[in-house]
Amino acid sequence: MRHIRVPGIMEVTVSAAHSPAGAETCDVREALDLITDKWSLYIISNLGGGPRRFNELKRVVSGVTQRMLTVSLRRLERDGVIIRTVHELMPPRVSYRLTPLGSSLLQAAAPLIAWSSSHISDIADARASYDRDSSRSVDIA
Amino acid sequence: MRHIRVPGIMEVTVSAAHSPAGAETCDVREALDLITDKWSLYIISNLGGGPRRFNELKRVVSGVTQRMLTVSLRRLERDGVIIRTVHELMPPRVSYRLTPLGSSLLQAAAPLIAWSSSHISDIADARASYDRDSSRSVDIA
DNA sequence: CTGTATCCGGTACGATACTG
DNA sequence: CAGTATCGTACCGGATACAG
Repeated sequence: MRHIRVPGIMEVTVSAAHSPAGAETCDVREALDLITDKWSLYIISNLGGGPRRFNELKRVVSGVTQRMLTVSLRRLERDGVIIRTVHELMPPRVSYRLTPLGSSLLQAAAPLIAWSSSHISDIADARASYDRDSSRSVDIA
Repeated sequence: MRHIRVPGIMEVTVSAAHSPAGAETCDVREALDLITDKWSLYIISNLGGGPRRFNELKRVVSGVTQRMLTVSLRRLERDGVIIRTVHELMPPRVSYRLTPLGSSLLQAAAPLIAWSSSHISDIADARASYDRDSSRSVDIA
């Protein structure tokens, strides 16, 4: 494994040790940006069940527009996460599937996805609580 | 655990079973949006090592502006992920720490963070390769 | 030290129309 | 079916100045 540049970011995986060094340039963002857009995580998770065609994805990734699906798929392809395969048929048929890199990404993202789905109500409650008290009730030490 | 609305999104955690149902409204996004902004994940990961003060975070989260740090912290506080504590001192001292919910989020995100840092070069290679061949060499079945 | 207020630009995203 | 092209906009995030 490569050396990590961002202090604190690896504390998670190793332990809770305090990182003494100052922050330098941040390489990790390059990879993290991969999934900090609106659709990538949903597309990837849907490809986890096997190859999908364009319109299959369009149907199952609720709310995505044709344009954004195309843009997202192109980007994921460029990043080596998915493979685009054109079947020479009429009507045209294009399928997308995860690369090994993509599969490993999906596995890594799975806990976060699971967390999200199981803590939706916690977050909603926290927001409601925050907005209700919105004004005072700050935590004073 | 609650029932999941987005087909495919849970295929990951359970198995690779194909989901038959169509897509409905997407609740998971609500929670996932928590970390699809530019700074939250970095802030949270830095708070994994214990409470931090405002300027500590500002130093260690490289590149963040004062404004965005404030905005991000407020949002995370509203979502119940962190707690803001004001110490009545002069000069003022404010510290931030993870809530139990925040800790669980960090744990869930840890694999993804680790994946990102260990696959930076893979992604860079894929991009270089994609850009080099940019024009044909499509995958024909 | 820990913020808030204001301005402002880039771009992510959506809507719509058109194409091989 | 699987896209492209074009246009419009909301908003994220940076820069800067100011404040308790």
